[in-house]
Amino acid sequence: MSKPETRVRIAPSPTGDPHVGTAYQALYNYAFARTRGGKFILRIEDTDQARSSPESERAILSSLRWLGLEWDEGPDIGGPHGPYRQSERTAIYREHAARLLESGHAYRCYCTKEELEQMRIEQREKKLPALFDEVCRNRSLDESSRRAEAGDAYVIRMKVPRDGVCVIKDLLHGEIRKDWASIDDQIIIKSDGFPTYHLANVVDDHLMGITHVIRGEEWINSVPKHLKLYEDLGWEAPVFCHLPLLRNADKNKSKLSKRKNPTSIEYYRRAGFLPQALLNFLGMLGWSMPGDEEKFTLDQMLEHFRLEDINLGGPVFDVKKLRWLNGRYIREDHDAPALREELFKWALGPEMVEKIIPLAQPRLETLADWGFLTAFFFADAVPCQAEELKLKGHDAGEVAEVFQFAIWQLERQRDFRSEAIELLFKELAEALELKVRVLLGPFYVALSGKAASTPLYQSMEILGSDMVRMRLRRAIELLGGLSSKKLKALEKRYEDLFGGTR
RNA sequence: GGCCCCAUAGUCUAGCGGUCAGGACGUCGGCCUCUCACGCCGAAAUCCCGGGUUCAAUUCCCGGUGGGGUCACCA
Repeated sequence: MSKPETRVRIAPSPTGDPHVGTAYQALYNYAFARTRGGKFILRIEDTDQARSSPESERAILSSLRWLGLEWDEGPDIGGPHGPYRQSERTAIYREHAARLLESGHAYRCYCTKEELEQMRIEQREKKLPALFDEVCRNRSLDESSRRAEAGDAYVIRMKVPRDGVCVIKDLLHGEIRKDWASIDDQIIIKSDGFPTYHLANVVDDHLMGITHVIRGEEWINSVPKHLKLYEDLGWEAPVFCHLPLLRNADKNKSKLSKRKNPTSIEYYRRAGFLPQALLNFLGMLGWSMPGDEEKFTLDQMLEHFRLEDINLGGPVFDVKKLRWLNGRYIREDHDAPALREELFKWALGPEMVEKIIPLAQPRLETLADWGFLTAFFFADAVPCQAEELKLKGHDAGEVAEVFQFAIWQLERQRDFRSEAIELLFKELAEALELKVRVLLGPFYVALSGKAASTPLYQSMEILGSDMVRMRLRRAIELLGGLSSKKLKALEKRYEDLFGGTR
């Protein structure tokens, strides 16, 4: 009997910028599949209706493709196990949830958020580990169905064993034991009818024939739930393998986060990093090429890659070393024509220059003025004096807060055309009770390094969302940064001013 | 805080019972040179701590400490 084909997947959630952590997981999944002659599948986990967006999905696909990680099946190219977008598979999940309901492995829960909150507080006081609602859990299916028909809102929860130990087998970690009592009756279908990650993930992995689940360590604690779901559905579970999480370069090496490090692949692209270099760099975090050479191509990596060789310590994403590696690619792998081509692809091409010309022209007295006027479009960090980041009547800390508001606004701004940005700043000015022209002052400095520059909104459009936010974040740091305490208060104020969740 | 995972220089790593603990980034010094960068040479810097096991532990086991993750109608 031949072994079944190896099938792995990367399953990003399109809720924001394409994250380097996603690329990291993708690389190792890809390498594992390729070294075993298997398939690498891309699946979009967009079951969070509120946060998912098509723009984010597009950005993720384009970023992964830019890196050279081609998938064999995915939402854009299809495949034999489609659709590959979870929002298009809701009927499948509902059907499986119904099966679990009927077999008694799941139940409808009619508790409100407030009731659960109250229950949680009491349980914490009593030092009970997990959250269970006995009433809902023990209600008969008949009665629960009657209430559902009467129109009562509910979610569906899985029934998790109350005692015993769950043994997780992990390819890298070996056996991990976890008490069932520490695991709660996870919601598998939300009140909007959409599944949560846990259900959708298990159903899809099974239906798509996934043999190995290679993903971030953050998932280890929920493996028991997944194992139970496989069992209840009568399926064989795939092999699990949890990889370390990328870390910030801060004191504690916390999980890589955009507050402390650029995390968007788009940022690295815009900042002039080459895809080969970024991929190579990710490949040397956690894994190392035999021998002394640290520069290697994807193909070279494939020749030596073994999943078992991955180092379990969470690696710090050290941009300094990435810069060094990138420099080697520029110097060693490009002759002048090739480098010219890279530069054109990056920002010196006609497309970019044509966008800048109308902004620059009114401000040019000589052609040579072009250089200093437009330099900031072709840069990563911009030289910027803290003293220049001034806002009339506000101190440095307050300017930093304004920048932070703008970052949050821009984060949820999917349409990054200048008109949309203009609207956004008008809103911001109004909320802060400032004149727009006054508000904009420090933004010119943060983004271009100078108080006088090309028009802000259009310049921002050209710089792109990721670069703009990065420069604003740098400006905040320059102003002394925002403490997490301050940030928390700020967040609250932001919600009061602009409403909604970020 | 409960539970889970992890632990070689500041950082990424090699090592898989006996090594002067190897390489790379970064740092410092020197050479090259019209400057800088590149390149080259060199230096400082590491096995978290404490118990075992063993003739011998960085390596195996246990405990501690430290760090991370997770405890959502987010993934």
